[in-house]
Amino acid sequence: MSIGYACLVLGEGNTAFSRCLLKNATDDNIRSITLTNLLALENIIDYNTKNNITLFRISSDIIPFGSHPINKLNWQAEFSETLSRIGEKIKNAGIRVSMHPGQYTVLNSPIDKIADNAVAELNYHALFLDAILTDSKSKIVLHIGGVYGDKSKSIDTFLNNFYALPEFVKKRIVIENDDKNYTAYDVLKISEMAKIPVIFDNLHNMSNPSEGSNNQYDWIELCSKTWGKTDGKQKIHYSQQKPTGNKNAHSSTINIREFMDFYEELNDKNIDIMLEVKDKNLSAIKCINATNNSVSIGEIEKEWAGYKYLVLSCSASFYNDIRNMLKDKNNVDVISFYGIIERAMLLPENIGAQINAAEHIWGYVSTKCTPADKKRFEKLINGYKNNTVNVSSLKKHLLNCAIKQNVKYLKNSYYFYL
DNA sequence: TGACGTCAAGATCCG
DNA sequence: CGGATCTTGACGTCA
Repeated sequence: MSIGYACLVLGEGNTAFSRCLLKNATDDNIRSITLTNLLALENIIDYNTKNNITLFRISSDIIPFGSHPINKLNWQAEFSETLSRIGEKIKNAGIRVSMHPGQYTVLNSPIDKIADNAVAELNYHALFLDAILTDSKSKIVLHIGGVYGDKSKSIDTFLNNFYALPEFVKKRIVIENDDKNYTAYDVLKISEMAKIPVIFDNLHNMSNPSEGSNNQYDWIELCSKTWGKTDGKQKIHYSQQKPTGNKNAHSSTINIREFMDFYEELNDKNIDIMLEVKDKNLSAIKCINATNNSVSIGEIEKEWAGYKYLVLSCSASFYNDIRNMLKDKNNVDVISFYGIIERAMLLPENIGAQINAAEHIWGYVSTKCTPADKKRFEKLINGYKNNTVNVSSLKKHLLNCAIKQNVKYLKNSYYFYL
């Protein structure tokens, strides 16, 4: 089993993607952004390798306008060396990568131009996965598309357009139940006809449930049968609802207790779980550690190094609870460890705790900083005390100081990114 | 016509 | 000028 995350990394430098607008999409711009993005991807792969993360979704934005006629570059040839170097790293680390064109790639659109664009987009995704030397276990996740007032006709359109795809694209396609049109039942029916593996998405299944009495574990079991030998392990999408607002919005972090309840109910644990969550890699590491019965205290101490200032900035007493918990190195309850961190972050903003944490961090950078940085820190912290400055401004300045002085221990602290 | 979702780029405003 | 904050873009569907 692997647990992974989508597209971007929090708390690690040189992993951010660049983009350009259509009006700026010159060959030179596309070329330089492509290179930036490939090097960012390489850093992400290195990060995943270091953190034992073996499931990852590559952003569709990796090649700017990858399926758009404005991009005339032969990027596969131009960047072949970098692409195959990244591919080798992915293979050596045993990472399974995938891609997922968004809700605007609609293969079954009745408008020819839009369906053609979808074909071009799927081609581009397959070309990219080919260029990094992955096999057919690296999938392209696709929704069925629109309904257009006639679901069975729209399913036929989907099937016809799917059959017409080139083989190198078709072998990578997997289909997913969506949040309003096609239920798990619908998608399985399509899978039966076209032999396409099915990704089950738990949150979509909640907002757009199938008829009948099957629960989500039944659907996962049914979907498992659609994954053949050349497709690799069954993969599902797992996310939790954001407590407030839109019911389809993803939560800021994975609640570990709720995840473990789900995980323990799975009939077959030999399954790949793609998390869809705002804090990305952080939730992936959390779930990987929580499901690893033999996780080392070293891994948890590494996590604590990431979270400690964040927890301190929310509550000194929760901070002390975790410190005490970690003293007994043979008996650390990983679920409780993450549970306290989650509870700390749900507390209302505690000005005293924020000031305490900011001054604590300031202690690491204050002696080597410039007078201007010192002045700015004092201005910001006084402003925060007087309620005229947002805590995020204070954090941003502290991060700038840590980056300038290259204090790695601080730079990677989750305090700055959540 | 605007809401939906995403997230960096671009624009604008402030000191 | 640097920083903070708001708006735009690129995609297609549906009410």
